[in-house]
Amino acid sequence: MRKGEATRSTILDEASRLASQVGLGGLTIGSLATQTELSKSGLFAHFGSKESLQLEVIEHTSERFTAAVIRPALKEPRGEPRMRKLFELWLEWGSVEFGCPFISAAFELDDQPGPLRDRMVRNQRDWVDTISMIFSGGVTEGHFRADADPIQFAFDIEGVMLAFTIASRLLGDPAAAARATGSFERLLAAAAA
Amino acid sequence: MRKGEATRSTILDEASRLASQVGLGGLTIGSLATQTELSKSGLFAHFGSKESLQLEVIEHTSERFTAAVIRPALKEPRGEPRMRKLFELWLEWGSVEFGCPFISAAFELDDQPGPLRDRMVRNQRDWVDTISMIFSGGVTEGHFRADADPIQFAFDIEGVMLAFTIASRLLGDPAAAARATGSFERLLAAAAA
DNA sequence: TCCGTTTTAGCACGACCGTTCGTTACGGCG
DNA sequence: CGCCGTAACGAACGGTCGTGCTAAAACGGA
Repeated sequence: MRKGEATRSTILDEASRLASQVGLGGLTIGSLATQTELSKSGLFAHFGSKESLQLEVIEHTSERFTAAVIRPALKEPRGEPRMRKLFELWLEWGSVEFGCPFISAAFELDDQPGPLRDRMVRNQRDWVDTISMIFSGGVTEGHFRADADPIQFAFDIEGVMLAFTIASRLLGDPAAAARATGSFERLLAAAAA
Repeated sequence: MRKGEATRSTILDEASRLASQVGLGGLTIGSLATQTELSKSGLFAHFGSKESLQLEVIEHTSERFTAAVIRPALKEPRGEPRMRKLFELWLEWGSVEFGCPFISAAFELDDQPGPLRDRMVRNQRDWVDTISMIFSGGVTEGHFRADADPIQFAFDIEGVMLAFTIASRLLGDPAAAARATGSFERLLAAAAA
């Protein structure tokens, strides 16, 4: 029982890493089994189907994201400091070895109906909510203009992160992080009260 | 000879459409053959390998993009009008039935070395160049501030387009285009001389 | 109309896909 | 010690993948 949970988690970690490279659809039970040094059938038994494996990968990664980005940011004082921390951690999250698994998944699934897409939509909605609520907190604190649109702000910094990913991962631009931070600062300044 | 070129083009059109949905890696010769009403081997004979098929899909789509977005924009007067037109056409290009095949490909390939990735990098570099050169034209015309960074501008509107894609295709936000246009206008205003 | 050159189909291949099944090794509890 | 549920394995399944090979069909210029 305990043992099972552990291997399961190992599998999902590896799967998340693999999915960042080849996409959720590119995930293969065979290759995943090889990488985790399990037999195909042994690994398969943990999930019952490929789709639930993929679903659990999303779930698992989502929890890691919450733990690495959202939760620590919420420990910062409300308003601008919290928003800054959120962006900083997000940038770090997107800078690790294989990048953010959600980004590729989002673009991969946006035209493929099904439970996977549904889950990603929910994820993305939650994420936009998180950003805009943190922004609203900043309005309450008097850091940001009351007439600013929190959802538009979320839209804009989402764009910055996506552009960062392209610049950094595809183009290999060493200035990518600096560009992203610059854009973020300009957005903050434009929203400042 | 004539006939071959025609079917080839038909195949590539369909492949481009398919790749927008399932990604370049999700492309399958079998399904592509079914959709184009050709035999697997008949279709295969046109390309010789899956990888060159994928490469030609990128090439083909790139030409369509140039014809639909870049070339018409270049007919506008230099500077701000040209930049506006570029963004407007880009937004249209990304709004068609199955979205921009490049965006999913960019995120799909960013961690998979090989000729496909190389081709996408070149594409992306060219695109950033195009945007920043049009921006520079605007500086020359006196529309944009001389101290503005054209590459940073390209970075920013790239981000806007990517955020638009997520909002529109994944979240189904009907306000996505309006948000994108708003962000673009703000970027223009910030760069205005 | 005929001939040479594309262009397409048919068939087969080995590899790998996701999945199922029966069986074996392991670990905690009586 | 033996028991039993969990965990992992190996072999095999039907199916599809990308890719060759060969022959038929369709085309286009003479």
